[in-house]
Amino acid sequence: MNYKPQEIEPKWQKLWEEKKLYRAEDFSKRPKKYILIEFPYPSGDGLHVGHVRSYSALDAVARKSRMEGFNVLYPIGWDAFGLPTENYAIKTGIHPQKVTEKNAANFKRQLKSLGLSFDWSREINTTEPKYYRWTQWIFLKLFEKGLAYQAEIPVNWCPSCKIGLANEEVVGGACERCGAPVEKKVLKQWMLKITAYSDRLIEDLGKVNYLEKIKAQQINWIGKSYGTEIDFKVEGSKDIIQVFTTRTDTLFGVTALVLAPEHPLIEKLIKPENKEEVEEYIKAAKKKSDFERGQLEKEKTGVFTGSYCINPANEEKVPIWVGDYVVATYGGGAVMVVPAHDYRDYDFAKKYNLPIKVVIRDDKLKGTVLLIHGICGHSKENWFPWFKQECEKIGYKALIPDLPNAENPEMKEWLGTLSSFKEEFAGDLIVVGHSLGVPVACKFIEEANLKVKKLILVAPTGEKQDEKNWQALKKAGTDDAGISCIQKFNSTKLDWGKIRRLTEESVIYLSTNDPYIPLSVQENYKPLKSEIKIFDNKGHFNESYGIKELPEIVSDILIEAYTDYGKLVNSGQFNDLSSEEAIEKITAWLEKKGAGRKKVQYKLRDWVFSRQHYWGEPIPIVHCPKCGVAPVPEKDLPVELPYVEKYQPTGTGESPLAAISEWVNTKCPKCAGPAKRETDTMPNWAGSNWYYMRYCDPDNDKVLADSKKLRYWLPVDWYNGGMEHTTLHLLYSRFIYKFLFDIGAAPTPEPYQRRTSHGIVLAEDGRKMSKSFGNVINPDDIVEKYGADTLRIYEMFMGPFDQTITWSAQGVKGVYRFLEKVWRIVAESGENKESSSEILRALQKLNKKIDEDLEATKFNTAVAAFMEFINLCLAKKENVGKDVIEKTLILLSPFAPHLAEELWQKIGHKESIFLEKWPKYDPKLIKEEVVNLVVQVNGKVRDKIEVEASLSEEKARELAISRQIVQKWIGDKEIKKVIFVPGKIINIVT
RNA sequence: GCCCGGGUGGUGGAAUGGUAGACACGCAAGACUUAAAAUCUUGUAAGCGUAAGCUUGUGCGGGUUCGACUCCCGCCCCGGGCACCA
Repeated sequence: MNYKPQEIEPKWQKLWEEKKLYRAEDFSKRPKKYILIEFPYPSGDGLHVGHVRSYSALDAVARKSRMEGFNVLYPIGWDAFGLPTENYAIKTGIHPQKVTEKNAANFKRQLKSLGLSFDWSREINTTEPKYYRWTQWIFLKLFEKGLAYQAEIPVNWCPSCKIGLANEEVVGGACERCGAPVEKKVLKQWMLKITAYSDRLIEDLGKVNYLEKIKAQQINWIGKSYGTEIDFKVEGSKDIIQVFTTRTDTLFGVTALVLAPEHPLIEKLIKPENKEEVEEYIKAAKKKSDFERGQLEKEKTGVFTGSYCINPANEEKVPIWVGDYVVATYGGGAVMVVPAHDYRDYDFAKKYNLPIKVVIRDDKLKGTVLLIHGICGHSKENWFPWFKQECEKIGYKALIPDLPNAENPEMKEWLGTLSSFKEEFAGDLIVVGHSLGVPVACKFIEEANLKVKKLILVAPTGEKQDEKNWQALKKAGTDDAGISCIQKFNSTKLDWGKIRRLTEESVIYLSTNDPYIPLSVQENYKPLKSEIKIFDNKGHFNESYGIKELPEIVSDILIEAYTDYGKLVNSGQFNDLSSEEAIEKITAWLEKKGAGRKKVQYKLRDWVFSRQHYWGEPIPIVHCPKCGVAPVPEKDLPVELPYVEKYQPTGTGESPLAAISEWVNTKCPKCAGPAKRETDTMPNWAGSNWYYMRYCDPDNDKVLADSKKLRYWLPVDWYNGGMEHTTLHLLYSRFIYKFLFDIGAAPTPEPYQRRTSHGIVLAEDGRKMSKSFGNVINPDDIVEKYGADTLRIYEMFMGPFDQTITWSAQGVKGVYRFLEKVWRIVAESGENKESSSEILRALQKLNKKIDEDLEATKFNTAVAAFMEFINLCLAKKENVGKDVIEKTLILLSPFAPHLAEELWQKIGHKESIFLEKWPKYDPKLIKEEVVNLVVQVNGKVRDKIEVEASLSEEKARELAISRQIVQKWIGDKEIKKVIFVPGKIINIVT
């Protein structure tokens, strides 16, 4: 009989279910293991092969754990509230409850056809009142503790879904669901104070075992930063503007303040003469969505309010501006502008001509600029003096060496003169070379082995050439200078790779068509027609400007914002301190003056918890004209969703529930007077925040879950899910769990002991699987064609678990072939065969490999090891005894449960294979007796000798040297050293 | 820009200091077949060579080491997350 998965799989699925093999037992004496996968959203599209990837891998772990003696909880349920179902219902007129039931039934059928060992007796559904009653209960508790509150806030509004969105649901300025651009709308919203848990959400990551990547993402999202809050007094007023900065060391460099358009003090600050302009600006800014504002990253805009404030450090008058590049919801919505040391401030200052004041100097950079002139020294007369001035303005020292007669230049002579400057540049410097100065500068840097930050090369190009100059260049030996050629003036074939390597940061190459640069630089030197090319340190041509003003570009390059730490200058008594020291000292000084204090800021914001939709948990709140906001008493939970015909969003910012007067109108729980129900519902995160707790006690109608049961099962030992949920779902559910811990409803500080994530499964064409591309793989089809076992193993085998991977129809076939081989081996095995020691050893090795790989989520290599073993068995059929077959089937059972069970019974067993004990490998039996000793000569493999594993170094050495091939490679050289790794390698060094 | 990953045959990938390319796909040749499919056997990094064998080879450039895909320094490229967060 051949392997026919279609026949055997349903048979076993039915039997397993009848025998209740996968029931988790509360309070069992066996050690517990809670294995959790993210419960699916039962969409109309059915199960995705991505679900299967996660479920089959963890199913293998669950099955193995049970056989190892663990009391395993591996549950499943439905995260069924949410937009797609509601949208589908709106389109088709079918009630969302019906849609949910139908979809969940389909998912259930599909999951069951895969033979996953879920404990179906604990199935939950977030849309059932008996479940969401407790979701609402959690909300009441949050409200009671002041962690749920209402606020008038501008929310992200999707004009298409007609719904408010959380920041997390806005992707690239568009609605995560429908892709429509998101707008701003001010609505009264329920908020959850997740920010109260910021620190604990970071700190407690130390208590859990998550992938480092996931921890990093969580920390990143919370975005904790330490800094100083500084008070700027508004001139002629008692008002104070508080700004937050992490760069307190740059305080003396402040040249303006910029407030977000939403800043509360703006009204007061606007001077009559600026009124019109400012108000218009603010109006325009408020219209823009966050995304649109973000889009303007390149150009920062703002307006001056007319008011000034006082820098508490130096009592300087500082203008107050309004700019929409300042984020309103972070650090009080006000920033101090330090153009010299922040690139955004720099852009802003450049645009509005604010002064740029350098207060931090790179202590590594000596700040010297070397100006090397060209053939006739025109640049030396024309623009070097101006350039020198510009450099000195910003604190750089500029040197103009007096090079020998330019009429008849000799490279050697020039270099000789330059070498006397060498000593001046202990640190980094900037070199500017003009025409002949280009190759000279390069050669100088190379020969003197200098550290150069930037190299600015000015070379002539163009049609009208000067033959005399060209000859001079040639005579000077430009090729020697490391520049492949300047064959003609209009050719700029320089070896940029080589030149770039001379510098640390960048090469700036200005080419002009006028070699003499004739204009007087003091009167704003302007090349008539020129081009500037900037080569960054990647060796790439970075940008090309049609140039209007050379000097500005040059000065730009030199004083671009220096954002690193360094040494303080122009900062009064704090001069010469390092940035680190200065931050401490200036903060302390401000604190003493009462003008500043240490402050911690977070990027994390409170969580918008209202949705204006029908298909979600109603928020259990009543609004009473007398008593105000009144929570629904616990005994009245759940507040059930009314079953209605119309659930279209109203589009007014109100939920469809608002239209159902018999539901909305109720009595106030406090005064019994007429009152109205809250009509907003909760976001789809609400139900998935705590579902894993409910699995511990799914039918409890007294409490969320029995505390003894929770104490028995929690925390979750291993939680796997999609990478896309590692910030939002994970962070939110940790927050809710911590809150429940605080009120005594949860037993441990963290819910998930271990968290892993699986990569997405892409379609064979490398795109996301999508109906519209027509590239979706339906698990049903694979099960029908190859069986569930093939699908399960293929998804484990396809690649590293955490990596995105593309589907391969051919790959599925390969796994099927493997299972057929297993079938064949068992079918052809005989009772009386004796297993060879080679096979037994291989089996032990396989045992070890599977144990280790399943624990390390290396499912792909576990399967590969299995294939290897089966190939060996096939090659040595006569050495495979019954003992090996039995153990092999047990080892295979977590991967291919149906096949393993079928064959197990075929070889004469009556009980399920899953009641067997998981075998333990014996490390002693793994050791090879005979090994291939690799013989290297000078680290290169030259020979292999089959030897006993225990061979001594001395004997190995003798043996190795005696070999002919080895002799040949040693020749008559002396053996200097021999490295011996027992049982592995011997390396002879000559 | 910042924070994570990653770069290895025709393809997915394996190897975390010791024989690079396990395992699988694909391809080629052969066997079986009237034929095809399926299956089985053999081969399959590149270059030179009839062969034995030699040389080269894990993004690029250096370094450490008897020995480097693996460790260190610098750079390039790709993927993911965050992003005007001061």
